[in-house]
Amino acid sequence: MIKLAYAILDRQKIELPLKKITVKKGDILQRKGDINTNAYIVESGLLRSYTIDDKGKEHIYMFGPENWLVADICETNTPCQLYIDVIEDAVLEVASKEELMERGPDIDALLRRLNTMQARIIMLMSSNAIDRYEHFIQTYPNIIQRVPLKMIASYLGITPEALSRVRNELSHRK
Amino acid sequence: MIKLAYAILDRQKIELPLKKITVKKGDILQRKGDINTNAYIVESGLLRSYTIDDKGKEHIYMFGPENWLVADICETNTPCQLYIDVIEDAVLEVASKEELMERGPDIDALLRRLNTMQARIIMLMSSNAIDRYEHFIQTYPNIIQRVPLKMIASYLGITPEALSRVRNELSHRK
DNA sequence: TTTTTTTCTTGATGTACATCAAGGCATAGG
DNA sequence: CCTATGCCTTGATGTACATCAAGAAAAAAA
Repeated sequence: MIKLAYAILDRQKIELPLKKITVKKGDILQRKGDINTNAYIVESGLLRSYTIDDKGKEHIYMFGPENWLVADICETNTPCQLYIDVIEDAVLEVASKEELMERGPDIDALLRRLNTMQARIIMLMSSNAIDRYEHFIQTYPNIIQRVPLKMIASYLGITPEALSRVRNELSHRK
Repeated sequence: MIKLAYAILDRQKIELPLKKITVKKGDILQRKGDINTNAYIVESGLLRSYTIDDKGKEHIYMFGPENWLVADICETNTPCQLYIDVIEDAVLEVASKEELMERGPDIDALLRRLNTMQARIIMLMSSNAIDRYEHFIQTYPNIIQRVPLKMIASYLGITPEALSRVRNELSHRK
């Protein structure tokens, strides 16, 4: 049975204090293949989740800024699919997925997450590099200044070189 | 507030009878831009949901075979993003999204849906045409015989010509 | 049945983006 | 401080897939 998903946290639903940890840039919180991993609520700082494909290439699945809940969607006792690491020094609340489920999931947050993913799938299928970048800067204006360009490229599914040229192109248009 | 999402139906949760309709191949149930659209539970037959981009090209977002719940994820009183039409003559149960929410959403189904979408995003970012096709035939073995190849291509984010060549390639490998 | 429409395939050509390589700036660590 | 490492850019070249076009086969319509 699937236990938990990425979801935006609804702060009002928290009742019990969770274990709190401080992590540093570069720390790896979860590796692909780990089982029964935790969920992390980002209080400050920035996380990312990503996969590494057979050619060793990273693909960023999502960024986790303040107030996001970062966790892998995987079944109990089966290996997870994602790596999670720390982009900016962060303070996190840690909970097992079971603990979070006991508090009752936030349906609205789940639906919002589904909506985001739907938009991303449509974008990946139909947009070129320029449109993807423009969509990204509209959707995540405050992430752009905080992560290296190559991570944005990875999120968009293009190479850093291609993104560099896209930005060049866009600035010349003005 | 977001009201509903695609979700696999848990038959056991149904308590009240819903309005039932019969639709024919080619019927269009929902157009992009419609507001306050219904949700459809597929009893028999096959639906699909898709977008049409600025160049007039279709991108299939999901297929809706038996026992699937097909609905757009959109907010109340805002235009939806997807078209929904009928691929095989179908019998559907129709409900407003509010009606379905009142019965209580199926959390497990929502999480399963998130998991599917996560896998699709990763696939779209990291896989070539051949890997996408192989992933599709493993995940949806019984859809393949029921829809034209060009729709599978549309779901995979490639052209029918490219998919034709992929199949050629795969059959020659054996 | 015949006719029309759709589907699938195959070939020729085009193109967006990837890959490879190198140089200039930063920033961090010793 | 100097050196190393990572980040961004730019150019040259490669390639996977798109696009365009045409024909055969199958399905639907008449």
